[in-house]
Amino acid sequence: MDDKKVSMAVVKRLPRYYRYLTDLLKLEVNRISSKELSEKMGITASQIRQDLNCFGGFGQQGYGYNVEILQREIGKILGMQNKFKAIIIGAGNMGNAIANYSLFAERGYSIVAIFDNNTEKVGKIINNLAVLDMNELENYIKNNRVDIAILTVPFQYTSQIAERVASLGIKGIWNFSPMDLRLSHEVKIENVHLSDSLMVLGYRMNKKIEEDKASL
Amino acid sequence: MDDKKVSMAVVKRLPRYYRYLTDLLKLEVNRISSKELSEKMGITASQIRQDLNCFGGFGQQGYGYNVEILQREIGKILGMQNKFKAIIIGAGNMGNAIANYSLFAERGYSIVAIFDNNTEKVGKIINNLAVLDMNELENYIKNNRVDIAILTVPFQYTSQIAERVASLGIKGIWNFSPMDLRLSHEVKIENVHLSDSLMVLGYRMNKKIEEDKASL
DNA sequence: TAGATTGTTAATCGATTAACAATC
DNA sequence: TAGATTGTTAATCGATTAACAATC
Repeated sequence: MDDKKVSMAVVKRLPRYYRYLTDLLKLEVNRISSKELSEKMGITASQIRQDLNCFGGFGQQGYGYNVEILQREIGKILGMQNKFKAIIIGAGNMGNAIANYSLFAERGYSIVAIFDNNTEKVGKIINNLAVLDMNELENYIKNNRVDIAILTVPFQYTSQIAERVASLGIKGIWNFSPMDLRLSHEVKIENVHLSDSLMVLGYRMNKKIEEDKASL
Repeated sequence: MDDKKVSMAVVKRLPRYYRYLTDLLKLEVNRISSKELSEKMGITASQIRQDLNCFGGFGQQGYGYNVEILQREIGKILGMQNKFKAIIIGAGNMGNAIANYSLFAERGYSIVAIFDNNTEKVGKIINNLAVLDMNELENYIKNNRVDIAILTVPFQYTSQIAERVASLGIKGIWNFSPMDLRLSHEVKIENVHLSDSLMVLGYRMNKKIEEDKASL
């Protein structure tokens, strides 16, 4: 596994490769060339070969790539073998949706506990897990492996809870609050900005409206 | 509103600008320079000025930018004045979460109806909206303004439903299925790939683990 | 006016694409 | 072997940063 600096542009494409390769595997395709894959994905073959060669030569001249091997290797690069354990903090609608999303399990992530500070929610069962009280958080993390905290709490609590889980030694935070969470700690953070994505859609729709108007 | 081609890199930053400016407004800051904003956002002042000047000169030499005006202008560029109307298709956990997410309303989007094909869910009230049966879809769209379809349905139904709403004249699709939805139609599509985001987090966590191991 | 900060051009940096020798 | 396709270097393209004249 090479360690020359890999750009974020490349890293962000890896899950997409993983997805397409998984689909191909399901279709029992066991061999693919960068050209064929490029046509399916709508990117250039050159980019695919460039991207993959950041991590090593997974292909074979004259043959292409073995789908199963390539999928497994990309999985490794993405760290799937770690089988990361995640807790959800915030048992609201978004917490519920995440807890019930089976794809994460397919990708090797497991949700091991759900927390909420609302006593009415504590004890409720969500996807086979009883919601735990927030004041059991420290105790739980001390006694169980937890790698990731998924934050689906209201905006105003987010920073404070992020600090709290970071101080408990969590390695990653997946944040659903509409803020750019940043911590001094060595914790990796991914901010999911749902409304940003919706607004980009709005931009593109609006642009089309303006263009249609202009072309009258 | 200029129409020289604006790159996607710039467009994707616009909601983020909007977010920071809204926060500043709430703090009653009414003036900001590109330098101050750059420090808050962790990007260069140069980039901010470059980005904004794709759309026009919103600032004033020697002064900076008026927060309120700039926020409003970016809102316009993002098409917020359209007050887009959206329907949710799929009243499962994710549909529920989206329906209850108040931020979208703050950003000018409104959810006007929710559909599901499960008769047990039909009639259920979600955030003041009764879930409608899927076979009322055509009729509803004929009689009401609908700009966006938010798809929170299982993977296997996604393409088919996308085609269906596209043929009904919808202008945009916000897709939560883990697939790259593409249509021949003139419909704008944004695919939200939650698990891709989680896997990028996994990549970064794994990289840190490898590095820590290596530095022993 | 002097100071500050934009708008914009030019320079740099990085990412994508093209090309082709290596090789299966 | 001949054909195909990779891995990789070089060329191109685009995005970011730096610099500064314009101007509030």
